[in-house]
Amino acid sequence: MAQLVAPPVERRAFFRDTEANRRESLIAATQALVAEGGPQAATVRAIAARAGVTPGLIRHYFGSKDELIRAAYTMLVDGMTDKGADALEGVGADPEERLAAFVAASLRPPVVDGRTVGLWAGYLHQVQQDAGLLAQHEKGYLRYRDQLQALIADLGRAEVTATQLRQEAIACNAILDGLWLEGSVLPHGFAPGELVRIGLRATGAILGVNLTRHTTFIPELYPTAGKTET
Amino acid sequence: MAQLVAPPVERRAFFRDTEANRRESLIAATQALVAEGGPQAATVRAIAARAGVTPGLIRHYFGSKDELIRAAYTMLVDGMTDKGADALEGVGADPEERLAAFVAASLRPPVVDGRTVGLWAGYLHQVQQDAGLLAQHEKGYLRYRDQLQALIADLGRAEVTATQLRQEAIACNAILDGLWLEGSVLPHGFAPGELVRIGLRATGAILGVNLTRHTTFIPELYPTAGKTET
DNA sequence: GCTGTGATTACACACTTGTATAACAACCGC
DNA sequence: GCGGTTGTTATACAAGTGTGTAATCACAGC
Repeated sequence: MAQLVAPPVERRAFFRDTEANRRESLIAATQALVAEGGPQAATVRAIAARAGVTPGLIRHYFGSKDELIRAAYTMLVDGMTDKGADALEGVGADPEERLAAFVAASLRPPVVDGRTVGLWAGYLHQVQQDAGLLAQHEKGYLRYRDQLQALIADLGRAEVTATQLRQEAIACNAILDGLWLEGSVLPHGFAPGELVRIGLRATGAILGVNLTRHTTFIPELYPTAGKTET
Repeated sequence: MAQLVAPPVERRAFFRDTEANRRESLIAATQALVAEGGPQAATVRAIAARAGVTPGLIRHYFGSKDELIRAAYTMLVDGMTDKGADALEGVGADPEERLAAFVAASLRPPVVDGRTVGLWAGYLHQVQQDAGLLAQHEKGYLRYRDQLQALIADLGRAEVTATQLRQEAIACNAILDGLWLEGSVLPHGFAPGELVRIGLRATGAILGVNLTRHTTFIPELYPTAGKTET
């Protein structure tokens, strides 16, 4: 039998990249897959393909797939809490206005987004079973709530006990979480800007202040005004 | 070589059960597994083992694994909305009291529970991608919110527009969802009964009524009173 | 220019997954 | 009693999973 010539198996182009870039792209690929199809979609092969590398690299940079998952979750938690602080960037010193900006930012894309809530839900089980991840989750949650509580405390209302302040922060945080959840899962269930309006009114009612005056943060109310400042 | 005698492979005990029982136990096993370890833990073999049958049965009663998953989700949605109505069982006719009972029931076990939220999160991706499941989710969500809205409307406050009523229902629902989420994931983060207290106070503030008087529904406040009626 | 050395790829392996199919056991009508 | 029907089990199979290991490539130091 004639000896068959081995077909020229095209080897993937070799490209050397920095460790930071590789880790980042692998984590990004993991996030995208978990957000879209849950943890079951984030296989080593799918992750590698999305990141443009071969599966071996994930074990080279992260000891195992679990470690990559854990790193990705850490990245997610850190990113979500940072968004709260980002919303206060460039906002004036008026306490009510700052609180309104914080609330509004939490009820708009990219926070309110089907992929984000999918990502969050995808990690939930791992969080519940891994003590380390649970600690990270709690830290992130408390940091976010503390930001909110600080804004509430700055309102300068009289006669507010520590317990009351804590409970108000928990309640307002719950409103944001609940609206975030529903708005993300059922995006077409609410009119544009409706979530922000409801959030401002509800938190205002709980705290006894009027936040609905600060509608500057509802871009949907100003469809033509694309620029806030230039 | 001496012929080895085949070891007596013990065949699983044959037990014939009703179709209803089989479907129910298979669904229950699916729920338990999804709640604990996510969809990835709900394999056909694990489900069958949990239900005390062999994997073949799942394909006999449900055409495929996906169909079982879908049936299980339907079961979950129906069960969750029913719990709201159950809470109003045996409560008096006072509108405020009925609303308070509804709120309290939503912020206590078995609704507030790590497994329940895990179950909910486990289905999220399938819900987002399957149009049929998404419709079921929306139906269940709206049914629950409508129950809440009806209770709010019954309060008999003056001058309430339809839009305002809708927004109040969304806001109150969001509070319940948010507290449910946080209380379920971080059970030790809140004192017993604290979620109920916060929920009653916050919804009351939004609606302009005082619900905190109706503390009958906080069993943690009556540690020794194990019986409600006999 | 040569030689390590480490990043990157390719391949192999044992295991699990969902599904298909055949064997088996109990109940039904007659 | 007895064959047929159907619920139930057992086994087989192809595809996909994470992981281990060897081969390859590019670059740095001398």
